Amino acid sequence: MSLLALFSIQPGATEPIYRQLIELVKRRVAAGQLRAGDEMPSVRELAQALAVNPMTISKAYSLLEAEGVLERRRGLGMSVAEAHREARQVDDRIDLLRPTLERAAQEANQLKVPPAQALALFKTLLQNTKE
Amino acid sequence: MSLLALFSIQPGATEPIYRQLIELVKRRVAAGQLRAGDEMPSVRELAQALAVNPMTISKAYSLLEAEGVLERRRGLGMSVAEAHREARQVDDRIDLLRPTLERAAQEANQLKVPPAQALALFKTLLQNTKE
Amino acid sequence: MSLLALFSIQPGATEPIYRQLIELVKRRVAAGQLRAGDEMPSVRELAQALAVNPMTISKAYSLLEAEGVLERRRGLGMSVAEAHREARQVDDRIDLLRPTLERAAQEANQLKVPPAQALALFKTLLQNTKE
Amino acid sequence: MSLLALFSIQPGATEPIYRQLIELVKRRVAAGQLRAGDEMPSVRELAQALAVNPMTISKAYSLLEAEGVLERRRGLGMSVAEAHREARQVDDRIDLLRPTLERAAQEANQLKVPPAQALALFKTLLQNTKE
DNA sequence: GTGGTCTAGACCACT
DNA sequence: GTGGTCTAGACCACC
Repeated sequence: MSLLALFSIQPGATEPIYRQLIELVKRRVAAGQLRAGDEMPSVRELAQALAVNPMTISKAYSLLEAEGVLERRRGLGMSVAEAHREARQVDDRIDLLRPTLERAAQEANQLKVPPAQALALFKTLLQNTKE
Repeated sequence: MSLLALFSIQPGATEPIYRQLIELVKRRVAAGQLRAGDEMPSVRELAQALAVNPMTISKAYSLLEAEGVLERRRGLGMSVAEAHREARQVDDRIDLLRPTLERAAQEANQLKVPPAQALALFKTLLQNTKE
Repeated sequence: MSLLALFSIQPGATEPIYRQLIELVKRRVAAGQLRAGDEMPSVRELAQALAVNPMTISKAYSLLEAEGVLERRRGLGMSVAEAHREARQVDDRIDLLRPTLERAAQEANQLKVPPAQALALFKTLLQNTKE
Repeated sequence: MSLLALFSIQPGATEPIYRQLIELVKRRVAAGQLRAGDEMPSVRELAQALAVNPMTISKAYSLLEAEGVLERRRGLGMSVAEAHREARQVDDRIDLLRPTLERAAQEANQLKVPPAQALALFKTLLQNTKE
């Protein structure tokens, strides 16, 4: 299975493409699907695969580099940073999940959806949602 | 408790203020805290309460009118549209909650957070999150 | 048939109510359904019949007076002005119709609707449209 | 002939500029002068051509996007929506013409202008009115 | 009093 | 380069 299969974006979403990509890479690293030292696809290659402007990929890579998630190896492209803890503990991964769940909890309360029903829906979605 | 207490925004969030307000009004209507015929706070009043420019409120109101959530009564102000009279059933409210939960489910799966732990966190957040 | 039956407005239209009323009165006068000396309904009466604010009626009456269409008779209410030619000639009435038809012609041309079809539709509407 | 020539407004009209522009764009799309995928002039370019504030153009574009007539391509500009690909049939274009003709028919009847004369005037105007 | 429109200008986000 | 957001303020239209 190609490395490229790890990356996908939703072109129509309101969230900017470069930001979708940043968050996705962080999750792939946190989940261990991208490991320290792994080479990232080249900007040109990923841009073609996702059908977006290469500058958009480049922007995401640069910001990931600034955050210490990726490393730039001169002449060789980008790779997952060695400095990053290799396999994150589950608690760290949960921290990445928390913001979205906090938002969901607030919306559920505002909508006066009973917690039991919100939990039931979430349980179903967890089983049926593709990666 | 004043009507104004139903509306609050997060000035620093990335989501634009007018859009935060639109989504919040929809949830207040869906939850029955705003009912058909209820008068909305005036543009100027709400602008002052939220400490934003009146045009920002006006933009939100206009878009809510275009969506059929609010009605403009010329010279009098905005009110909740009669077309939304039907008290929303819980299933309709759940539909409004679904998109955020779908996103949370996808993120949880990508992060390989075990469903049981994701559910446990969501349960805790539902209890502790203020409206 | 009551005099009030000559007046009706569309509360939901984008055109302001007072302006709808002004144009309607002018057409009623031009068509001879309101004649010089005829008494107009009182502000209060017409406001109740149309379910609008009395100030809206008052504004329309004042503007019609300023244009010389109506006359204010102290203590007696408003009446159709004597100065106005009693039964307008058809050419005068056509002049009142012209602006709307000019707009329709421009729209038809921009939409590239063949003149024959535009005329056919207009012919049908002339037969089926109630006063 | 420049794309800009398709757009013109009447600065003095009572109808707001942004609304004039919205209706005009819809007619240009319906008539096939703007086709799916066509790029719209940039906000700044059109604002300068029409001598209005860029925000006025932006407002029109946003509302046209909300109606599904235009699509926003992030960072690139606005284009005519693909969803409107189907070349409009003449019947669809006639539907856009109908409201103005209905109003004209009602006014003609209220003015007691004989249908033959109203039709004759409309016929003349159709020939002499510029796009 | 109400909301609507438009302007001028700053700043941001995206590609 | 593109459009989006927000502000400050003027002026208008409606009821």
